[in-house]
Order: sequence, then structure tokens, then C-alpha cells
Amino acid sequence: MADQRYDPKQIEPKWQKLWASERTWEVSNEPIGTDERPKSYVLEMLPYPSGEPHIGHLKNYSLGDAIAHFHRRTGHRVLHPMGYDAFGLPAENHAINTGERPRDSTNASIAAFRRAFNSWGISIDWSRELATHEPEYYRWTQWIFLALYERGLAYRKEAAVKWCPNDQTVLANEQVIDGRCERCGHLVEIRQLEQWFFRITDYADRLLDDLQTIDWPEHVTAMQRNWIGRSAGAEVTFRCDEVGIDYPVFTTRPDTLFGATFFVMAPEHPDVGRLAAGTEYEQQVHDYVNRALTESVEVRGAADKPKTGVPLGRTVTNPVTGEQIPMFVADYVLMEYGTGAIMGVPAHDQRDYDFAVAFGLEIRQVVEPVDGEVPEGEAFVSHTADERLVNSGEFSGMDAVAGQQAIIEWLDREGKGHASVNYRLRDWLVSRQRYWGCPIPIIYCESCGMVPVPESDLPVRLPDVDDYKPKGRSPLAAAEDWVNVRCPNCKGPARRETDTMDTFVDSSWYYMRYCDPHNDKAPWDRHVLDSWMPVDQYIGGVEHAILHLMYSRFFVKALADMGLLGFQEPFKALFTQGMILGPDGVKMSKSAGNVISPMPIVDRYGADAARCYVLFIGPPDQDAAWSESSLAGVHKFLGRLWRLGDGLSGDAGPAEQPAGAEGDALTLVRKANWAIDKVTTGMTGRFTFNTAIAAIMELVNEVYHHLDAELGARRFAVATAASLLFPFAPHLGSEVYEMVTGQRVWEEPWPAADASMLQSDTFELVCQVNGKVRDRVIAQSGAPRDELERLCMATRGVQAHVDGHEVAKVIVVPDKLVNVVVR
RNA sequence: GCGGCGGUGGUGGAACGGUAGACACGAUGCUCUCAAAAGGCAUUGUCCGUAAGGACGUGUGGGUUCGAAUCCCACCCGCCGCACCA
Repeated sequence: MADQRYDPKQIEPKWQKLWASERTWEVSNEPIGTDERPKSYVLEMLPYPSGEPHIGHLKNYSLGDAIAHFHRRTGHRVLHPMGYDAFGLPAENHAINTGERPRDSTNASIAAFRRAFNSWGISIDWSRELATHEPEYYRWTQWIFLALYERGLAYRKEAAVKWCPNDQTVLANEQVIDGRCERCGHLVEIRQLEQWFFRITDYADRLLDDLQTIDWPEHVTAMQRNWIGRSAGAEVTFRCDEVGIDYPVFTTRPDTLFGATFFVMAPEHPDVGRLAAGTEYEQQVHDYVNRALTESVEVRGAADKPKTGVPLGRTVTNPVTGEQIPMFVADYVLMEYGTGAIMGVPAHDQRDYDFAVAFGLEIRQVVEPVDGEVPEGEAFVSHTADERLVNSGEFSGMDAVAGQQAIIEWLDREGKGHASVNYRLRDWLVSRQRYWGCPIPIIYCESCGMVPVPESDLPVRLPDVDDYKPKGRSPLAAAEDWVNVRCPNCKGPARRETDTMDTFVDSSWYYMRYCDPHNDKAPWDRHVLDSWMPVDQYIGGVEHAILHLMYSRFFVKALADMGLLGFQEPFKALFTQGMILGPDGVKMSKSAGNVISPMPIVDRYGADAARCYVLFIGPPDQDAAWSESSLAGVHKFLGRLWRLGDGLSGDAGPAEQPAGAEGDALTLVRKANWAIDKVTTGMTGRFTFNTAIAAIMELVNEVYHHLDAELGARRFAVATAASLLFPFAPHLGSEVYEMVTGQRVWEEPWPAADASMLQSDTFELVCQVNGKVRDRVIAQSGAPRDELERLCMATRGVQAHVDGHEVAKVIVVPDKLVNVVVR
């Protein structure tokens, strides 16, 4: 072979320049003439520009780019854009620490990402690039906020909200992990504050039901189902005659209503003080409530916390038994779920059981298994049709499922309750007391009250400030020139809203802006939007399973209801990539000291090797540890392909499959077609790029083993390898394809496997005795069953194990194996 | 506790119910070379055996089947999400 070497530093910039100057990956919103190719929108989650890109970005965009290239070459008009999720706390904290303005550090990081994407050769339509911190973008974020506001989907309300004392801002429920701030890890406090919310709970049912219409990984839809937390049951009214008030409770087990022997309210319930007033427990209740309110989210929420509580000194009426049952206040009841009060059914709820034991309350069994025992010392919580109601008046004897229905109907007739559904999902808290975010376009007027900024005044620009330090209110509040405005209505003195939006608002619609990125009349033209959306393949990390992916679904549904778009789901298919762990198998982090940066890797081995390696490392949806030696192996493989191409470069010609190939040539032609089939299958569905690349390696190995095969066959095999490799290693794929054929590989259609070449004339017949392989023999493809049986029985290995035994049965699987069953 | 995912050589991982371990890393040997780098070729699940060959092997225990890593049941272990949600 020639003594030249594969040199990515020569090859990669050459192709990058060509693609940039020819704007190869740009796609028009108005296809010219007779372009009737189907559209395909391939999108990776946009990066958050903070510092330099890391190895996870390389994997994310290598995955998406491979899919985009495959779709292009299989006849699609592919939209594959890029942008930056530019607002956010890290840039602001960086500013507090260093004094560097968020805008400057963010723009520097964006430049680093742009450089990286170019040096990796990602096929991006750069004409659609956007960043969420630019007024041209956030003008429309504000516009959407106001559209939600007009329809009552954005509202301001005082509520008990989660507050991070370190970041000095409120957080959405979704941003609190185990009682701690997801960003900084500080314990979160509860504060009673007036804040902005989006009414996502209005969409709970649709967000749940429509999960069935999208092709997402099971674990992600499961997480969303879980998070929405829909429970069906009943609302049942318990009346407190002493004060003359009805207290509804929510229960998923109305069939156990006859077993409700006490009643519990959350410490935050507004009636707790009034109910206890004048009773012997007044002081105790007061103290208990105060203590509960000051407890941290983490302590209060601990599942194994012993049950505590205080009697209220009052009773309510159990609506089915008519009994007076005692009322309590206890912190295991949460104000934010259901009605903030529960019926206590100790026999059939473990928490109620624990409470009843602690307070010596009656435990009354009202459901029993048809056969089997009720467990001792714990609640019997099972709920199936194999269980019967007992001690339940007219409902006794019914099975638990039917009994539940019957009791709901009875409650409905008597006006004491009705079927009801509850959700765990809370409304999305979107306001933040921080600087580096999209300003909320609302003005507070002394006489007109809350006034939306008129559309003609958008965007409300984020002003420059000098002090980013959080002080419990937005740093914007100090920008007096900006804050003080005239009321758009009455022209009187007014003040701007100084909170900014959660950055998840920005990223809830960016994928739509890509479709019509330069529109300055509207966030998008609906016809253009509907022609590209929904995203056909979305690719990103699983860490957004709930936050970004649910907020975006909510946005699309809300905007669809306004007639602004004509689809119900933003992301038709989702792929969640696994993480790349450090060489030690531990998640990469500065503290673990195991961070692998993509830039030196690309510099040393080339972008193609880096891209192929992160795809070859394992199934792309699974985590995998970094291995430099495996990366070197991939680099070696690329060099092997390059040398084959180099060797054929003097004989460049069409890469057609040679007709009538025989011997070595036929072997190569078959292997090439086998690889086409393998790679094509791997590109669809599960994205098994690791095995696709392995198939190309096999093809390349096969060429090395048949270097004497005739030129046409070698050229076909090498060109095919380059063509198949192109989505993973676009520079080398282009280089080798050009060396061998003189053509541009990305302008070639994706190769189609020749079905007649996928099967050979003969095959190796596996000969088993009692399911164990005892021999192998070459047989003609398509040979009849009796012929295969005869061949198998004649082998030495089979005879040795059949000898002296009675043949009970022979199983023949044509073109595969024969299994002789002996006794 | 609820929901989801996983457990295969020294390592990463392959395997429509049909040859377990493709491909790659690592290791060993050979080769090219004055030499090295780089390359090429070969071997490589474990155990017994010089070999032919055999036995054992996909977390554990059962089951279905001519045949199970794959399907079913019961467990064990690990990871992820949710969780005093009534």
C-alpha cells in the first residue's frame, strides 16, 4: 500500500469549507418547482451555551446528524437547524463572580459552540440559527406570554411556593429534586408569594392521553404519566354540624367509606384555627400548625416520618354510616393535593393505619379477600374484584370494584359526593427574581391595575444593569429608568413587572421559530409552521423527560387551541441518548477529575473518529464509559478505509455493482449488500449505530481479505463502505467516495441492497442432536427438507450421538438447521 | 411502596425462539523493517485433553419448547424517575 497516511487534518477542513460555501445543508421553506420530497424535521435539543461544548454534546449532535444525513439520502427535504438556549442562571452567577456581563460570556460561549459544530462537520442549516436572548427572539416569547395571558392561561396568584434561599428565587415544582434546588442543591423553603403561573393543569388530561399518540421511549412517557399523577376516585362530603360547614375530601377508595373512622386536615387548611377555637385543644393546635409550617420540605416530606397530629375537638359525620367521627390536624395531609383534608380509613390505608395506632382509633375492616386472610398489623390496601365489602350496610357482599361504583352512585343520588379525578401536576410557576431572562411584558398601573404591554411596544428589552446580586427581588427592580413607565391605558405613572421568565419558557417554542426564523410580523407563519411541524425525530438527554418535554407539549396544545398552529404534539418521535461516563465508569465532573473534553480528541484523532467512536461505544440510548484505546481502534478503522480508497484513486469510476461476479468478487459483492442491509436497518427504529458501524468494519475487513478480487468488485465494496459510513463520518465518507468514484456522496441516493445478493447458493447447515450442535455441513440454499435431514444424519458428529439411540423425531428448519431428537 | 430499565468473556458490547460471544479494545504469537513508528496476518469464553474431541457456560430457582440469553412464573442484585399524592 502507499505509504501515505489517513490525515483528518487535511480532509476535514476541505469538506467543511465546501459545504459552507455551497450552503449545502440549507433548506428552503418554499420548495422550488416540482420538489415533492416529503419533509423531515430532525432536531437535537438546543445547547445551553455555558463555557465549552462537552462530550455529551458531541454524542447528541453526532446522533442527530447521522439521522439527518440518512433522511436526506433517502429522499427527504430535511430541516436540521441549530440555536442556543441563552438565558439562564449560570451566566448570571458567572457575572456575579467575575463581573463579566451575562451577554458577553454567553456570546463567547455561543461562538465556541458554533466553532465546535463546524469543526465536527455537523450538517446544520445555519440560515436559521437563533439564540433565545436576542430581542428578535424574545419579542415573540413575550408575545406568546401575552397570548396565554389574554386567555387566562397565564395568571398571577399568591400561593405557597418553593423558594431557593441561595439562588434567591422561586422555583417550579419540577425544579425541586428531593426537597432541594435542582441547580445549586440548597434546601428549598416554602414561601407565601404572589407569582406568575401558567395553567398547565388545564391540560393534564390531554397531556396524559396524547402520550399514546407519540413514539417516545417507554421510560419517558412513564415519567410524564407519573408526574401528571392522575387518580380517579370520588369527592365525598363530611359535614361538621357544630360549625355548619361541609368538608369535601378526595379518595381513590370510596368503597372503603364505611371504614372511615376519623378525619384529618392539613396544617395549612384555612379552617383549622377556626375549628379548634374555643376547644380544649386550641393552644395545642396553634403550636402544632406553627411547627409544621416552618419545617423544611425535605423533613416534612420524609415518607418514614412517624405520624403526628392534634385533635381539633370537633367531629364530622360519616355520610354513609351517619356516625360522628373525630377531626384531627396532622402534617401527613398535604394542602396542595386534593382538598387538603382526608377521611381516615385505617384498615385500608397504611398511613391512616399508622395514625390510628398512634392515636388509639378504631380500625374497622370493610373489605376482605374472598379467599385468604387479612394481614395482621398492617393495612389491607389491595383493591381487586376478588375482594368483598363487609360491614358496609346495603353494599356488603359486593366485590370491591363494583361496590366502589355503587357507593359513588349512592353518594351522587344523596348529594353527598360524586366521582372525581385528581392530579399531582401543579400549575407551572414561571416568574423568577433574577436578571438574565426574558422580561415579563406586564405593567402595573396605580389606577388601571395590571396592564399587558401592547404588541406594538414589544419587545420589552432587558436593560443593562451593573449589579446582578440577588436581593430577594429581581435585580431589574433597581433599574429605575426602565421600571418607571407610563401606563399604556391611561398614560399615568406605572411600573414594569421586574421578574423575568423561567428559561424553560424560552425553550418551549424554539423548535417552531426555526421553521420561520426571520419573520418579524409574527412568531411564525402558520402555513410554514404546519408544513414542517411536528419534529419527526427529536434527540436529547433524558434529564428533560419532564421539564422541557412537558412544557413544550403544553405550549403546543395551548397555541393550537388559539388557532395558531395545526398539530397537537411537538415531537412525533423522541430518542433519549445515554450519557458518556468517564474512563472510570463514573459520571464526568470536575470534582471527579474525569472530564474528557471533545476538542483535544477531535484535534488528535479527527472529528470523524470522534463522531464514530461516540456512536460505536455502545447502544446510543445507554450510558457508556469513555475508552481512549477504543477510540484509537475506530481511528485505525477509518485509516484502513482511507488506504483502500487511496489505493483505488487511480482507477476512479462508477461504483456500480459488477454483473456476473464470481469467486472473491462475488464474496465482496455479497458482503457489500449484506452491509447495506445491516446499516439501513440500523438507521431506522432503534438507531443501532454501534452495530451499523460494526457491519461497515466487517465490509472493510472483507476487502482486505480479498485484495486480489477484480477491480469492479473492490471499487463497489469500497464505495459502498464510504457511502454507508458517510452519515457517521461525513468527511471521510465524502473523501473516499470521491477518490473511488469521483462523485459527491451526499448527492447520491442511499444504496439499496440487491435482494438476490443477500442469500448465497450454499449455507452451513447446523446439525443438532437433542438441541446440541454436533456437526456442520455445507448445503444448497433452498434444499428440500428430506435432503437436509439426509445430509445431517450422514455427518460424523451426528452419527456419533445418534448411534445406539432411537430417533424420536427430526426437526428441519430450512436454510438453517436440523435437530435430531433421540431417546 | 409505585412506575421504568438493566444483569452475557479480562473490557465495551453482538445475537427475528434456531451455531452464544458479531464488531472492537486488551493480550499473545508471527510478519514487513537495519531498527522503530505505522501497517499486515493469526490465536484468544472457562475447564479437561498433545490432539481429535468432550464437559461447562448469558444473575438465581422453576416452567413452556425438538430447541431459551431471548417466552412464562417466583426470586436476587444494580440503575433511573416518583413518593406521607389520600
